[in-house]
Amino acid sequence: MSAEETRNRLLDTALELIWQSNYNSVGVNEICKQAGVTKGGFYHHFESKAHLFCAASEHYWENIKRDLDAVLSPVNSPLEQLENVIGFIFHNKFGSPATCVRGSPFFSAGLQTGCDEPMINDSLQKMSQNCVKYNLALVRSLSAAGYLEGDVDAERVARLLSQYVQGLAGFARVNGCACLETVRKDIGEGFYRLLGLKRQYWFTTRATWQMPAKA
Amino acid sequence: MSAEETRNRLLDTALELIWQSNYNSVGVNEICKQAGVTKGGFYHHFESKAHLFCAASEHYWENIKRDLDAVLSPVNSPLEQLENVIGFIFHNKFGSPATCVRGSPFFSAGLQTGCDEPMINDSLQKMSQNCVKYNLALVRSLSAAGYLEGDVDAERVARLLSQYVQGLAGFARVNGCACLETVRKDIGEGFYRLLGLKRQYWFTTRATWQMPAKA
DNA sequence: GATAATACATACCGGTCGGTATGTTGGTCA
DNA sequence: TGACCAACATACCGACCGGTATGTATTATC
Repeated sequence: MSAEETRNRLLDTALELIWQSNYNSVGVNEICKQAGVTKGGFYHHFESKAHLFCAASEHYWENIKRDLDAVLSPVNSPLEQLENVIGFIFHNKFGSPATCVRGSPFFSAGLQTGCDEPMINDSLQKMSQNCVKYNLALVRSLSAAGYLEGDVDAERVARLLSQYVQGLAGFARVNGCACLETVRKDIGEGFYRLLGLKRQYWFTTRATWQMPAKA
Repeated sequence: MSAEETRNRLLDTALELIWQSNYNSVGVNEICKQAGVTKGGFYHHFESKAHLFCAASEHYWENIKRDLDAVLSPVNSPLEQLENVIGFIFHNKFGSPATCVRGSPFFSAGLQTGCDEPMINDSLQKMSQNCVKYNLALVRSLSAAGYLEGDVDAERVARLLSQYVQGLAGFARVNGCACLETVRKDIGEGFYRLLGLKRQYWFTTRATWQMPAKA
């Protein structure tokens, strides 16, 4: 196993475990065991658990970013972009019902760490701002095409969307897998309402986002 | 100090500390120290840390409940109810900027505990359902009075509001005190949009919720 | 083929955590 | 007034956690 591969396995494993549980209760030992790496290997690649988390976040964001760029590509109409984003958010990489909302690890970690670890907080804040930025692009795209009601403070609406998605992650987790189908439908209506999408465009495109094949 | 008082001090202290930080990183020792109670006292009143948290949640909810009942009292018009709820949610009991959203301890704990502690999860799920129930009352009240656009699936909208509030808590915490004023305004617009409140009623009442005097 | 740096592996450490065992005290009631 | 019990206080435990010290293969460099 190459050094690069070892590092990536640690990143992926950490994210998966934290996704399924949470930052605090996932220990370094557990990450190592699951990744098939020893503690020496771990601390060879990462200064600390916090450093690993930050690296994993950025690693994960790079993936998300690529997909979002594809979703928001100008080849898609604004309505398709919207539907794809909704589908994308719901997409559940790890198959765990309690974590159906993409980005859940960031959102949960934000509430977990509190004010304890400034390093992680900074990292999460950056992620949060990144999410808002992409939402902003979506809002502007829809607004410019005249799909939205009334005046639109695009920055605010983008923030509202981010806040809503964060809440979804928590809600879905607390309420367990029983609410999965419900939440799936909630996302759509939540987005439509927060955006102020004109009623005639609700549920019109039915695009369903597909995870692009990995390189 | 009476037994009842000791118990209440533990409940209040636990909630405050967890509110400011989070469930995992607040230890029993810290709670005891802050409350001026020894560990013996703690385990005399509570079986475990998890039991304390659940009791504290219920204790806290009883307070919230009283206030919400007042806010949603029929003596207030539906629009006043709405504005009061918005003000109520933002109200910051402990003065910590990162936790301006009332209910934050529940929301954060929900993401913290993951699937580890079923007991806490159950408690949080109940809280979540309670919140939805109160939102439902608000939605119905507004809907019946004709303030909302289009068809209203009241249950869904109530859920959307709960999800949004949960997200706000996380967003505010991650983004720190710098975003406090912004978030304050976001709440209002988020509620208006999720409810589908008719535009002519936006920002009309300007009611500001006041914490009722304690008995 | 010698040297050195990389990439781990193993064993271990100090500290903290939730929880417990046991001692003490003040009020209650017979 | 003495038995009794709730309501604590103190001391302590084993488990676990993040992190480190040190040893050992493997690979690159000259």
